[in-house]
Amino acid sequence: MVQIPKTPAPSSSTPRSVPTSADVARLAGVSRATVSYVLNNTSAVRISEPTRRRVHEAAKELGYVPHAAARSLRAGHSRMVLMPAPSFPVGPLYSQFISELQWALGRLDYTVVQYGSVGVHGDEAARAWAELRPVAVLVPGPGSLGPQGVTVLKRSGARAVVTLGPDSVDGAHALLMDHEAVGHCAGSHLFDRGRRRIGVVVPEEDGLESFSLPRLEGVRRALHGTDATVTELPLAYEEESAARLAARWRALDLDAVFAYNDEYAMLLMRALQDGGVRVPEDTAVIGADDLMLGRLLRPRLSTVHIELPSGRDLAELVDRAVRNPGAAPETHKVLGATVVHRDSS
Amino acid sequence: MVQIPKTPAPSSSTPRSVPTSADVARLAGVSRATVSYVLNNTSAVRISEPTRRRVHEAAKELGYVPHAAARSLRAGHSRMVLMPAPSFPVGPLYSQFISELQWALGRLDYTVVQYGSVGVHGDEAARAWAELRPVAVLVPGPGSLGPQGVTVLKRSGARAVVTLGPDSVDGAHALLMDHEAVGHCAGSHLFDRGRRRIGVVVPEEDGLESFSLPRLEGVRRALHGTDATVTELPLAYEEESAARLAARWRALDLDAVFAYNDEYAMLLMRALQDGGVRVPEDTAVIGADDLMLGRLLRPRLSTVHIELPSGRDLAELVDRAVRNPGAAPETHKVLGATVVHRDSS
DNA sequence: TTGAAAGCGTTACCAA
DNA sequence: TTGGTAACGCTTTCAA
Repeated sequence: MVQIPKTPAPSSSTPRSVPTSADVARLAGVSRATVSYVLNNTSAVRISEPTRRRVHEAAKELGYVPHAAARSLRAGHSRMVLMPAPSFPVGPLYSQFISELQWALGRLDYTVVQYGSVGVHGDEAARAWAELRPVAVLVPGPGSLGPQGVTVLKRSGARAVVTLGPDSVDGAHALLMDHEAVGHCAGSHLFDRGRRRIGVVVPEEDGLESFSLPRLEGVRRALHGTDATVTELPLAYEEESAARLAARWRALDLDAVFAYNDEYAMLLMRALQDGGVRVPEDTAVIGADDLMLGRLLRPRLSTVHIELPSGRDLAELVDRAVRNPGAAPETHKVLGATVVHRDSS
Repeated sequence: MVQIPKTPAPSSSTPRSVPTSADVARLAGVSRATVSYVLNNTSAVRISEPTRRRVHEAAKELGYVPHAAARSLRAGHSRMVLMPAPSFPVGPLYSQFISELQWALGRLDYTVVQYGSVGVHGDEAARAWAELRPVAVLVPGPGSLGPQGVTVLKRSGARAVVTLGPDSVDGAHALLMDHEAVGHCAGSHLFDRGRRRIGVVVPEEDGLESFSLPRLEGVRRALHGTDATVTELPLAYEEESAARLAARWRALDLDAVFAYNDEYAMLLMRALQDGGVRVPEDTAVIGADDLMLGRLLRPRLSTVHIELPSGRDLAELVDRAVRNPGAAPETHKVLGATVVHRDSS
């Protein structure tokens, strides 16, 4: 562990207080109102050019920065879009999605803020978010929000609450990321390739159930009414766990496995190969997420390509909802899943 | 692309305004002051039990949530720690670090907020952050902040500004993540293993220069004064790019390569093997980041394990700095780099 | 063209 | 034990 040494530290220097618009006004020799007019380019009022310059100069000299809280308090609203920061490690897909979304909302003049609510849950979290009076709340992932929470947020002025995950919540717009579709895709693919005894990896790591269980369910649904069987395979993201699973592979008597995602798939495929199981001859393997790295294995890893909604579309949904808060909550299925067939299946 | 259809949407229902402490007071039949006392458990004042209950009930009935902006305006300070959200895709290391940091700061009663400043740069960004009057600002990555920015932030009341990246900035605390050390580590290792013609992969992707260049420099430094040569190898994170590089491998006449990180290393190693280059016999390969997936390749990928500071330590640094804003900025090197020797080098 | 003043939601001081 | 009131920094209406 990298330690940061603790220093007792000497003592302070400039506790000079932060400049307000009143300070700027004083320095420029005008009233606070004038300062506000100048700095906000208020078009309803015309201020003489010399005055403008004096104000600007004063502001720069003092290093004046307006106080967002005071402003939004006065205005009665803000343009803050709040997202709880995800508490689980996110992949490149999601990272990029967030980035894109922030950019798109920024273009619509919203400010995106990810709120770190680690260790705070349910309605308590919703309350904490509501204290910031965001104009919209965007909740990724499952479970962190109930109908209660939606009510709290709306009561406190949130004009749009959007969930982005496996379930939809009463009163909130929902972008349904239906992970069953991923499993369904994988299941159908394996079935079509003639596989009948199908294993489904379920990660043992916490926080992933809300993705893994629907994916498993999707496989079940795809195979329902056929002669194929589905076997649940708990697996931790460690080599030993994979080795243990591989060791009892013959006994399991499976001819295919959907491994939750590409990372677990790579882990398991390696363990299988090390254990003498031929892929895809003895067992077909398919992952999900379409990571670049999956293409590097031999055989190349088949996968389910997942498409998230574009940040732009989501930003537009948010904007629409904010402008028309009374509208009935929309629910959209927004998870595109398509098989990318390579060599492992 | 997953499209979200656009709905014209019906019209509003309950534009009921958000309840304030005055509403609670009215409903409970007490003054606003009393409400404040009760809800904040003010110990200096004793409120009768029946009154407390009435207040609590009124608050619950109205769904009252205090207004953070008003509170911090009144208080003159907040406990918000602001971090600009990273604009580049982050790996699991960094994700986990953020998570840990949020948790640790949460325990110290700070609120962590990641501010999405996509497309806003330099001092403009600093101004935007300053508007929120955070008590501390934590800037990851390089370049997004200059000494000007630090001044703006401090003037606007930030009691601690901490950078977390390759360079340190005047006036701010710095957690120096010295990526040269990573390169140095890798370079020394390869040299010790008898390699003398060493390639260093430099990703072509934008936004990575501030990591890749120091890593390259570190290799140079490790090899300085020896008979070893260093060759810079631009590489995009795509199979074709890797294939192209592999195609001219013999011509390059290298006996080792440090591939920036494990992902690029895996990409390149595969391309080399496909091109008939034996690893490690003809060319040794080493990556960095110690990803699990590197262990799955054959040969197992050697890597530089990188250790970030613990979130707890950083949280403590922030807390210390906030409590003692006058203290001289601390600068710590906080990047632990150690070689994990496996089979590819 | 500029200034005075009210008010946004809280909290803390001082009276009652 | 409780209530009135001022103040935080800003914007905006109204008046000069």
